[in-house]
Amino acid sequence: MESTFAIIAEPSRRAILSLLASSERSVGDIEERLKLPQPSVSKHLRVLREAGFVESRIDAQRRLYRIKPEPLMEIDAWLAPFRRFWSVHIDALERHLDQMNPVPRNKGKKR
Amino acid sequence: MESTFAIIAEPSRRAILSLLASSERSVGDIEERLKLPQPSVSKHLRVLREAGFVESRIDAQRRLYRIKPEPLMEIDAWLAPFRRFWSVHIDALERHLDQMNPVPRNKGKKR
DNA sequence: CACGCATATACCTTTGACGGTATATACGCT
DNA sequence: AGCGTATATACCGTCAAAGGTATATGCGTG
Repeated sequence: MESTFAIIAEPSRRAILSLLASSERSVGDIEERLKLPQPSVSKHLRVLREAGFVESRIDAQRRLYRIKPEPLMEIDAWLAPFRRFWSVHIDALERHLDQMNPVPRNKGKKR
Repeated sequence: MESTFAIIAEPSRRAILSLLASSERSVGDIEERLKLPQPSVSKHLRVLREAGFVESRIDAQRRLYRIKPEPLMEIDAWLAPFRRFWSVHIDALERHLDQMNPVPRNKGKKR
């Protein structure tokens, strides 16, 4: 499980993260809300913990999990260069500039 | 290849997107810059195109690929609920509030 | 129309993530 | 100590994504 991005490719893991976005939760709590088998929840939480997305604190038999934001911030940062596409304004400008200054045709002189 | 998130789990695909962030590029261009085998580039581009991350335009024998922002916007939107963790300020406040109003201990009455 | 370049696709193999089931560990309470 | 609850881990089978190689398609040019 290499990258940060691979971690959130899993739908159940995203669901868990979204749940934890609102508040700290126990494993059983997550299990119940997401209707997932308990071992599945534990395994996903392990992956999330090892990747730094969550941390747990012990409360008697229960473990309460909460968000650790760093990896999500990393994803947010990766998105930065693309944000200029968000606005239709800038998007339109972009297309226009591309037409003004097209990629030079490679006439097969290389390779 | 279900979700948007699974698409960008692949490092080469992220690299391709990052390349395209700066400008439209041909397959050969991408191949050269990323030192990837050509079929690999074509395959990744296919996945990206089918998922709506890029679109291509024909220029003689070449295909020029460019970013289509929608799926990336979707990811950006998914991140929204987590942004409140970004600032240390709000983060510290959050931890404080959690301590003030802890998750009620489930005393085993259910399940 | 034949050749070369640019790109796409087909096919095969490998690998590792995921789900399921069973079991282990840890803790609290009586 | 013994039982029930809460969570973690081990083990196993499956399946699909990714890489590699070979080949097909499309286009422009001499």
